[in-house]
This record gives sequence, structure tokens and C-alpha cells, in this order.
Amino acid sequence: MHGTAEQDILCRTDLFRGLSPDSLRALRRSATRRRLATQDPVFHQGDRAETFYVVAEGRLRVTQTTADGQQVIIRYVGPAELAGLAVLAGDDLHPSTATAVADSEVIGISRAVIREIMARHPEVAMNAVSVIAARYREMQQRLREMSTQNVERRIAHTILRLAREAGRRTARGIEIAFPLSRQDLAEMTGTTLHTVSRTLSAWEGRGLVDSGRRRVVVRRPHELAMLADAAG
Amino acid sequence: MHGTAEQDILCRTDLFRGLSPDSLRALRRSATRRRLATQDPVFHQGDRAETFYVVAEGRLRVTQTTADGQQVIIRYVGPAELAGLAVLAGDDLHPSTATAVADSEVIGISRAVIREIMARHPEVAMNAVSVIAARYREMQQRLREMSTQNVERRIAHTILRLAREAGRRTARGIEIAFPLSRQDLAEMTGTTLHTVSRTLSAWEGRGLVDSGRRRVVVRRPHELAMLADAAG
DNA sequence: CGATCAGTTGAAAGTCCTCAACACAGGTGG
DNA sequence: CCACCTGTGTTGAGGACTTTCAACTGATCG
Repeated sequence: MHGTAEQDILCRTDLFRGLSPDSLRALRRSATRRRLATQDPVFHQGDRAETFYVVAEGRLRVTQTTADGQQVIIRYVGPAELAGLAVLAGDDLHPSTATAVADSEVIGISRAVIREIMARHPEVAMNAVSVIAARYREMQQRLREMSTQNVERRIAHTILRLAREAGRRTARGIEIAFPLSRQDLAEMTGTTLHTVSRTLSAWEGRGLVDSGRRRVVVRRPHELAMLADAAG
Repeated sequence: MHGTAEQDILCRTDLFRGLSPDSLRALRRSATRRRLATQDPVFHQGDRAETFYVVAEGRLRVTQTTADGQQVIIRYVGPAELAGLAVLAGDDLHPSTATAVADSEVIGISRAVIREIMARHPEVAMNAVSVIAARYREMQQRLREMSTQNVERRIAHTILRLAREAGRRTARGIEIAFPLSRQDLAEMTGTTLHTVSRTLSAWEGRGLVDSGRRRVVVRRPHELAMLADAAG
């Protein structure tokens, strides 16, 4: 059962798109599966980059910590997405930390195996180029947001993005389907948890969102999007 | 003469490292060379991504413009570096604009050619992964700076980076070897030209830098680095 | 030599952060 | 079962940092 799910996940990733069933089977044999509880670490910033991971189920948070201990969230990684891209590039060390934010299952693939696959199957190497280029573009967009938008718009954009990636339709609106605290949002938008709290309170007063302890529901996505695209 | 220089540049890029002399010769034949004067555009945000460029000489500025016309500088690109990475990933459109900031020479390579080379020579595709991953890491670092540091430290980091990439030793200190205005620095650090001007004036008063019309010289790199790494 | 571009600086205003105090939920252990 | 402890969230007050607005200076270029 799980074996099948695993293969499904692998062939549904952008990275392995187009790889032959035979190669996928071989890959699956050399991959390791790991179950994670909430808060379990996958790898740490500064670890040797020996293995990267495909998320089969659940969600990881990828963070970087500065010399003086401040943390920023680079990204959340969901099913069929990758964590540990440094391994694809052959870098020595993981530049970031990955942690499960929900019960998760990941498939680990070693540097040796993926490098060999890329060397033998150029289409996989070219997929890797596309995957990393997509992340690069994402990062450019966030940099642009950080450079040009005020805090409120950045929070709005961030919540809308998360709702798109990990939203669950409910009676009350679109619920972000993993625990998300004020502090988390602050680390994604370059602000403080206090400012996030004030902003969400204001939105709650206007009926745009409904939020509480590590929980955010977007009640009026369209109005929130208007706010995100307004000047300022 | 130029032919030789051109081949030198191509085989000195990280992208084509390890490619055989024969393939390099073939590549050189299908590449186009273009001379650019200061301010000449190379490609525009939104253009079809048909060609990417290796800088043979000079320097390009890569920017993104927001819907409301604000500009941010993604990066400066110097000799042996690439502009137009979207082409490598097979994306449809250039997400950014590249412009010469000095008299330059670039070598253009079409999407069809590079995709074919990557398909035939997996080592080039893997090089491409490394090149883009390095850019991704750079972008992560800048995002972290934007998220956690005040304006003064961001400007300090930015100037030190430019001095490292494009610095020229002079009697007075390390001079950034291309025209760089207050506005440019503002677009790299997410602030305004006024704040950059005030900051540089203060530094000038302390003898850290020497700057003027589109010109920055770092007089005391070490002290500037201390400032860049201090808290705040 | 006039027009334009780049830079400087003061004053006022605004955004956002810091500090502080409190509220509330959920789990733990007595 | 309840008291406590910790993690999370809220909100006020004050202040720091940065922007905005404005006026001015000097350099560059046709």
C-alpha cells in the first residue's frame, strides 16, 4: 500500500517527471522512507548535505537562522515538493533547517543516487534546473515584496500564498491546513509577532479573516487580495 | 583575437565547465556576439525567453519592475556570469530586465542550443543546477538581510559584496568599478535614495568610504565589515 | 549656458518596533 | 480534579528608525 503511494509520489514530482517506470522502481529501492511527528527535524543548517527529501505527506518548514539567532522562514514544503535542494547542486552543507510542522512522511534520496540519475538521465537534470529555477523566481518575488511593500501587504500576500498552497475549503472560508502562529507569519514577512497580531486583529474586525491559536482562516479571499494589491 | 577571447570566456563559465573542446567549438559557432554601450538593454521583463547571455566583458544590471512601477535590482552580472537563467529552465518569459551599466560584450546562446547541449551533456545540465542553486542561495541571503537587518547594515553588506565582485584596488581604497548611484543602492537595499545619501554622508564623515556622483570607494573595508556584522 | 541629472540636508510625519502587562488555552503533575 | 506552568495571543504607550516633502547645490552634457 505504502509502496504504491510512495511510487505515486515520486512520479508525481516535477523532478522525476518523464523518468521510465524501470528507473523509478530502481530509485524507489534505493530511497528510504521516514515518518515524522510534528516538530521532528529532517536536517539542520550546517549538516552535511548527503540526502534530500521528497515530501510524501504532511508539511515541512524550511528556516535559516542568523549568526545572532534570528530565524527566517524560507518556505513551507508540501506533498510532492522537495527539501534539501543543496544536495541536487552537490553542495557540501545544508544552508537551512527543515522541520515537520505536521505528522509527515518523507522519502530520502542520497546525493550519490540522485547525482547518478542526473548523469544518466539528462531529462532529470533538466527537471532539476526547472525546479530550482522556480524556487529562485519565488525568492525574487519575495525579495521584491520585502523591498517595496509595507507590512500589511506583505502579510496579506503571504497568507494568500499559503492559502493557495495549503488551503482547505471549509464552511467559514479557506483554512490554512497546518498550525501557523503569529511568530511564524512574522518570520515569513520580516516583522514582529506583535505587528502580525495587530494586523490580524484589524482584519478580523473587518471580517476578512478568522484566526486564533496557530490557526488562520481566510473568510474573504477576494477582499484580502484587493488589500494585497493596493498601493503601499 | 576576439574569437579566442570568446572561447576563453565560455570555457571559463561554471556552466560549460567540463565540456569538450569540440563541443565548445560547435557552441561557439552557434553563439552570437553582441557589443553593448552603457544603458543598452539586453532583454526586457516579459520578453519571450529565447536567448540567454554570457557576459564576456563589462557588466549588466538585472532588475524587476513592480506593477506600480517601482524597481528593484536583482543583481549585477559580470564577466563569465550569466543573465537570462529563465532560458535554461525552459520558461516562456524573462521575469526580469537586463541592461548594460558599462560598455560590454555578451555572448548570446539560444534556448534550442542550450537545451540540446544539456540533453546531450548531462554534466552541463548539472552545472546549470549548480549555477542556479548558487543564485538561489544568494537570494536567500538577501531575503534574510532584508528581514532581520536595519538599513545601515543592509547598505554596508551590499557595498561590501559589490566591492568583492567588482572591486578595483586603488591608492584610496577599493573602488566599485562601475557607476553606482544612490538610487541604485536604494533599489538593492529596499530603501530610498535619501536614506542611502545620509548613510554614505555619515560614513564619509568617519572616513569609512569616499563617494560621489555614481562612484563609491571603500576606504576601510574592515571597519565597514564590523559595522555590517554588528547587531541591529 | 541652460537643462537635466545626481546628490545633500532639514523638518515633519508615519510606520513599525520595543517594552510591558495582561489574557487565555492546553497540558502536567501533585 | 485542580493548580500551575508554558506557549501563544492581545493591546497600550513610547520611541526609534525611516520615509516623505521640500529646497537647494553642484556636476555633466548637448
